[in-house]
Amino acid sequence: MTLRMTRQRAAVTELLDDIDDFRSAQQLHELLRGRGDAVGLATVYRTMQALADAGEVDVLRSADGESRYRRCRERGHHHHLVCRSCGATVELAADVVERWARQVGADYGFADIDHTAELTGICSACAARQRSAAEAAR
Amino acid sequence: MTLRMTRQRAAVTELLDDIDDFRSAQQLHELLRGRGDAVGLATVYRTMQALADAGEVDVLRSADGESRYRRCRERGHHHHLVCRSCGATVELAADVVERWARQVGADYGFADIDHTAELTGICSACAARQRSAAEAAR
DNA sequence: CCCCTCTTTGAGAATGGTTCCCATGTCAAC
DNA sequence: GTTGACATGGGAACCATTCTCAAAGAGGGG
Ligand SMILES: [Zn+2]
Ligand SMILES: [Zn+2]
Ligand SMILES: [Zn+2]
Ligand SMILES: [Zn+2]
Repeated sequence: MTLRMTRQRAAVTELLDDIDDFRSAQQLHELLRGRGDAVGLATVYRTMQALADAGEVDVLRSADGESRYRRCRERGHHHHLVCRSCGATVELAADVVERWARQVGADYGFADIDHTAELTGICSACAARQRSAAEAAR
Repeated sequence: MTLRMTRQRAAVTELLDDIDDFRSAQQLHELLRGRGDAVGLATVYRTMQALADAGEVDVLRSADGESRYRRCRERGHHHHLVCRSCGATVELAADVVERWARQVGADYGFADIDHTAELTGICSACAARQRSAAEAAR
């Protein structure tokens, strides 16, 4: 029952301190290897799953079906706005959405409502980069 | 470029007429086989992908990573409320969410905002069924 | 410190949904 | 009909994730 502190788990949580985007288990595995903290891929998967179950990381499924993980500042429930180009991520409190979910559940007689709501877009830095690239090609 | 009408594509679109829940490609394949309309699994995948690209079906990824498809009444953009127990589905117009997405995009300087927002819950029929099952076990 | 026990690890195999390959079938334009 | 581009399907390939199980190691009680 006691979660033991191992070199591997320490390496993963340290890595998460230095990362601000959603990353897949495979990317984390590669990053760990790059730092010299070799950790088995299966262990990365297990650790991220445990952290997700404990609510310490958020999980997002990318379009290609990969799970990506991120340790957010906000521990409680929230949503995300992610740049499709560079991955920059903003954490969002969204009372409007919480109210909408509850209201819709009540309207249709559904109990135990759960919801997901995620935004993607192009951040201003990436938009600027794209504009100047387009100009250079002119 | 021209989409040809084949026996297989006809069988799939006919099947979709008779279904009101989100179903996986494999489930659709099995259902077609059950009707006597044998269609290759690869073809079901290709057809659903094409229909999704054309906006004729909506795609939802279940928790276990399977893509599930549904031909909705509403052709345009909308969201869903799905029963986790029986799969019953309600289509939702959600202006609140659309406004929220636009507003957040503007607030953080993100362009080309896209969003997903899906609700799950237990429909009243399933809730009643669960209540009487719990009572019988008492 | 040293055991002893029980958790954790990791390499490779297994799984399972989805896509690819390509020889063969078939729509539809002329 | 003839023809050629498009579609089909069975099985192999792909790939993220999970499983297996023997070996390593955390950590509490002596
Ligand atoms: Zn960006
Ligand atoms: Zn929320
Ligand atoms: Zn239900
Ligand atoms: Zn919407």
